[in-house]
Amino acid sequence: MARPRTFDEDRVLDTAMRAFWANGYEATSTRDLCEAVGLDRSSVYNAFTSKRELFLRALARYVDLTSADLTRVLDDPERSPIERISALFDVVVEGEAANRREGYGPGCLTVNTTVELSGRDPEAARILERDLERRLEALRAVIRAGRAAGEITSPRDDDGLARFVNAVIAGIRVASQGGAGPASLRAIADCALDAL
Amino acid sequence: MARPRTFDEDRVLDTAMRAFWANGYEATSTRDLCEAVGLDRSSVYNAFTSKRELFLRALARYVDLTSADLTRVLDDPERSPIERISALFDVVVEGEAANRREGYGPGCLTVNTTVELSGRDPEAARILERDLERRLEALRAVIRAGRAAGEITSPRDDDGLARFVNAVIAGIRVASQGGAGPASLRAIADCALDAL
DNA sequence: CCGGTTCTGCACCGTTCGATGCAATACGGT
DNA sequence: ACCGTATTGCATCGAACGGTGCAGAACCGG
Repeated sequence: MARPRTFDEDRVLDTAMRAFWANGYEATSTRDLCEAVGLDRSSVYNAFTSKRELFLRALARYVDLTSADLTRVLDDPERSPIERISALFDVVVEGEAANRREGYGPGCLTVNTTVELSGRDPEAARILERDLERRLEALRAVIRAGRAAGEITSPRDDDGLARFVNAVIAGIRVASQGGAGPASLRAIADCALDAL
Repeated sequence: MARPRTFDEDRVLDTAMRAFWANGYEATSTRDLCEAVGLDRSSVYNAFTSKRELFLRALARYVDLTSADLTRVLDDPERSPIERISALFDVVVEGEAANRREGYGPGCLTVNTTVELSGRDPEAARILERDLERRLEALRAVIRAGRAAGEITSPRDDDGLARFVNAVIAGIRVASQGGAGPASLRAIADCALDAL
C-alpha cells in the first residue's frame, strides 16, 4: 500500500532501553537516541509519537524481558525452592558483573525508573507496579514450595519474605551502582539467604 | 565593608535539597529552585557558582545531616547492639512514613543520587562513597559489638553483614518509592534482622 | 555622610530541548 | 506503469534550559 519502514521497531526499543537505562530518562535526549540508533527524529516521532511514549514502550519491553528471565529461574524444575532463590541472586550478581564487563552501566531500569519517575509519572508507576506484583507472586510461590519442602523455616509470612527478597535485589542493584564489587554483592545475597 | 546577604545560605541549601530529593537533579531547574526559595537566579549563582555546585553542596549537607542521625542511633549507649540496628530500621521505616505524611516524597537523596548521577558525576560519586564508607564503618562496629554480646551469631563476616544491612535500607527506600506501605517496609526490616 | 564593595532585580545570551512541517522519495496494489 | 500512501531527511519552531551583564540599591568602615 505504501512505503514500508526501513528499521526494526524492536531494535529501536532495545537501543532506547539501553540509553535510558544508562543515563536515565531526563538526561537522555531524543537526539542522543536517534544518533545511537542511526535514525532521524521524524521517523522516531512518527513511530512512537513522543519521547515519553517511547520510554514507556522501552520500559514495558525491559519489564517483559526480565520477567521472562525471572520466571525461567524461579520455575526451574531441576532445582529445589531455595536453590532457585539462590540462583535468582546469582543471576542478579552475575548480571551486574556482566553488564559492567560489556560496557553497559550497572543497576537495572526497573529500580532506576522507580527512583526517577514513579513519583511523577502515573503510567510508568503502573507498569512498575504490575511488574512488582508479578515478581512478588512468583517469589511467594517459590517460598511456599520452600516451606513445604522444609527448606524455608522463617516465621515471617510469605508476602513479607517475598518483599524482603525483592528489596535485597534492589539493594544489590543500588550497591552495584555505588561501586561495590562482585564479592560484596555476593556477600549481600548470602546474608539474605540466611534469613529464609 | 559591603552589602550583606539577605538570605540564609543553609535555608537555600535545605530548599534545594528537598527539591532535588523530590524530583531528581535533571528534572529540577534553577528557576524552580529560585521560585521555591524566593530568590533571584543571579543571587544563587553569585553564592553557588553553578547548578551542579549547588547540588553538590546540598548533597553534602544531606549526607552530613543523615550521617548525624545514623551515628546518634548506632552509638546509643542505652540500647544493646542489635537493638540499635533494629532502631536504625525503625528510623528508616518511620522516616519514610513521616516524609510521605508531610508531603515530601519517599526515598532518600543518597539512593536517588547513586542511581541518577554516581555513574556520570565523579564528584557526586566521591561524596556518596565517603558517606558509604562511614556508614559501613559504623555498622561494622555495631556488628562487632553484637557478636561480642552474643546477639549476632551469623557466620558471615562483619563487612558482608554491614553491606547487607545497608543494602536492605536502600531496598526499603526503593520499595517505598514503589508504593509499598509501612507494614510492608516493616516486614522487610524484620526479615533482615533475622539474618543476623 | 560618603567612598567602596557587594548584593539584588531584570533583561538578555546562546544552546539545547521536545516536537513539527514539508518536499522528496520509495514502495505496494491494481 | 502508475497512483496513492507512508516514510524519510532536512529545516525549523517555540519553549525552557544554564548562565551572564549591568544598573541601581543597600550596607559597612572611615
